[in-house]
Amino acid sequence: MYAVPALAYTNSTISHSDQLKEGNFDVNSLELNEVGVLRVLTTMRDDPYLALSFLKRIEGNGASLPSVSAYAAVIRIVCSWSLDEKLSHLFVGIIRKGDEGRGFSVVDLLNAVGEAEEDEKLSFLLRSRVSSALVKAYAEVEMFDEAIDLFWGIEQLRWEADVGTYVVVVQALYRKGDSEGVEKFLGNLLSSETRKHCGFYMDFVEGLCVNEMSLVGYILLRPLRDANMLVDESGLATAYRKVVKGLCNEMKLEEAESALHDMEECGIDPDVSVYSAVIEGHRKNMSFSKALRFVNDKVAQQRKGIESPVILSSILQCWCQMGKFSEALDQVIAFRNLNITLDRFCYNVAFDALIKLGRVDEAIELFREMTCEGIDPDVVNYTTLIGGCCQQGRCEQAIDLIMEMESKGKPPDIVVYNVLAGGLARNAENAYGILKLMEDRGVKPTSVTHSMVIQGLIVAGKIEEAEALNQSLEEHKPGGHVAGIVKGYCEAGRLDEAFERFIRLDFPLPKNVYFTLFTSLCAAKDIDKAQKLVERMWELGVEPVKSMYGKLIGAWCRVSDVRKAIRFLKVLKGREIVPDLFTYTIMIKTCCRLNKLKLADALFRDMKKRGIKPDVVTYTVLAKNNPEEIDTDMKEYGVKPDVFYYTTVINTYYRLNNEKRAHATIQEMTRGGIVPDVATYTALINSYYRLNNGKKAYDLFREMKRRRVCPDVVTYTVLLNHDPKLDMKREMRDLGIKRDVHYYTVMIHHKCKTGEVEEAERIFQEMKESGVEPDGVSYRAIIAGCLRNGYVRDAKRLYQEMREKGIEPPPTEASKNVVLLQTKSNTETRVSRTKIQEALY
DNA sequence: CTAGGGTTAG
Repeated sequence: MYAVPALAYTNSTISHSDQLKEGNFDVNSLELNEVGVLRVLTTMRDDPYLALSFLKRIEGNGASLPSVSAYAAVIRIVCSWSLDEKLSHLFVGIIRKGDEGRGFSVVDLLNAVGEAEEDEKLSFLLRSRVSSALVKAYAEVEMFDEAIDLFWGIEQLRWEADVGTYVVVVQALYRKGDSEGVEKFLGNLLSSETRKHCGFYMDFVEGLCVNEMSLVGYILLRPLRDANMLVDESGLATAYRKVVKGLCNEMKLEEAESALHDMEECGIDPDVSVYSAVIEGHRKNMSFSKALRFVNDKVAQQRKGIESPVILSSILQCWCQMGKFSEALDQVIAFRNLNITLDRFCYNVAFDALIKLGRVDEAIELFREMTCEGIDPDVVNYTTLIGGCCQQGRCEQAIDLIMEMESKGKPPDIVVYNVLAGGLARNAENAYGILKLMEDRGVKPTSVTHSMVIQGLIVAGKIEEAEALNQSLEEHKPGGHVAGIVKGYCEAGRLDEAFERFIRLDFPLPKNVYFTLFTSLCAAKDIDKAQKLVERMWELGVEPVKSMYGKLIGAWCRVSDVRKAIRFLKVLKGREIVPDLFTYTIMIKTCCRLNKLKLADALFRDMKKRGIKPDVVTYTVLAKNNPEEIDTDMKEYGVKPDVFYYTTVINTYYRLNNEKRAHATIQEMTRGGIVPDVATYTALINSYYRLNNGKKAYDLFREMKRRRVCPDVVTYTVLLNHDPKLDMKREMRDLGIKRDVHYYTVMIHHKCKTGEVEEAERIFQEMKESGVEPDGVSYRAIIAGCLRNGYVRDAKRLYQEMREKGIEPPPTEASKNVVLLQTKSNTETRVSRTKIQEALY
């Protein structure tokens, strides 16, 4: 017997609810048995919401559960109204109860639903729809096996599932990592017996793409195309575009480019949005050169659409993000010369580039030109310029521009005002005038405005003023704008003060403040404080951004303090925080670098134990020690080697004088279709030189050029090191290859060896003048050269210079033995060994 | 919030 309490029925407009309220059935006082329930449900045939609500009431009652027939009745009602989502939702509830909780099995329920319909056609539809909903429900509660099994059952019974169900099932297989299952599924979908119509496949591909399975979509495209199942060109084109864009969204850029290539081969023109997706994908990945190379390739192929302003602004952004502002501007000029129309987005990037180069006037000039070309500047264009003027200390121009906005009937918005107010403050100009102006114009300053002004004041060094403003605001909002103060100190490079201000606080700040301070501390190598910051965040109950843990450990590793890194790792363990792949890899790399091989191995085992799968990068780091063992392990783990990995392994074998294995590895790499790149060739060239086979080395150098592998500065360093007679100067200049510290050091070393110390010193000077910072090794080279040849005074001067810069030469075997001291003394002054020792160390 | 890998100099 059911005792049904009042129906809380609110959101229906259907007449049954009124009937109910008016007392045709007074459920309050009615005690219903199963037959009663079914009878009531029968009357609710036209009101699925009411039926659902009624069922819920019975479920909630708890005295006795609804019967299988009651569920079946409700399901039939909901189904007949095509409320597929409601149906799935209902099933989710049913599944979650479990067999015991509900007193019948799901199969019982399905049978009960199906049996009630006598009409064969209707029964078929009903069963199809219900099973589809159930599959989706299983997938939603992550009971993938059940979802998949049921689906195959449906297929066997020839019931028809909708597209959504197909998508859900692939997703289930995909998430289980069952690639065979996916394959079988797709095969089945394409087989002639179960072939679907074109619209189905289109919807299916789209469903895959929006559910982050574009790769599956891609795999499906070829057979669909070959079997001509997407009817016409336009269907295929649409499907291809969706797949490429989907792959870009999922950051699978290689696959996206490959799919793009396929579609072009089929003679389908990708549209601008497709190109744009690829380029933006690369840009988001910070692969700027890939983005630009892609554009160049397409331009070379004379692809249409690539000159659209949307693409152009991406290109410009790439240059700017690489810090190459002049190149961005060159690009703008090139576009304009080609009469390519730019839009206000492109211009905006150009303004930004000019400003970053300090060329504010030209930015404003370009802005005028843009206006003359009929492009109406928007508020973002103005914001860029106004912010830029402030950034370069040109406050009057910033104010002029905001006035111009007003006079042109483009009222500045809160963002522009904020940028201006903050900008004025950081230039020690009066920002309060702007706050007043804002009030007058009816734009109310917000806490962002105040924070920006406070931050600006701190940057300008007006600490007291900033504190006073903060105080006055604190009355309204406790804690006020310390965020601005801390960020201001960070920006001003006054990290100690930033840290002091932060550590006193007993309330949390917005996360971006922590992040700014944390990043600044790490960059300044004040890692102890960075760690304290993380610990303070924990104390305040603020969850640090996940990447902060890895960054902190990375920072410890960079200064070679493995002990502190390990200690922090233990703290993380105590908090049950599992370090990620990056963190483990950087730790292992550092241990290998410091020759703590046991520790490296322990970390490697620990990561595997804790469920972090090593990838090819991890194996590359480890391969430097025992390539043989690592290679086996890697292959057992199913990790595929790449060029980086092979280069390391080959080089390691050569270093260990194991030519046989080195050659075997080269062969394996070639067989695997992995093409050697500059680094691989350079390593090989170096190895041959070391084996005293200069001819083979040089042959390889020519081979790499023939194969269009462009040598880089490292390659030339190797050549110079082993064969100083070769004059590669011109070749390097033609290729635009700049010398770096390594290259200069080799030059210096060579000159020292031949006794041309003055020439060596000149080169050292030239290096500094060309903006290449000498490091410990280069200082040691020049100092040793001076000493060996008797230029003691120069040696001392250089030594002092090095120490003043806080540079220390890294330890080497040679430094331990102080080989230099054994060389003969000088002609200029007689110096004792101790003095030389003093001078050097 | 852009964190991890290969080749070179002592």
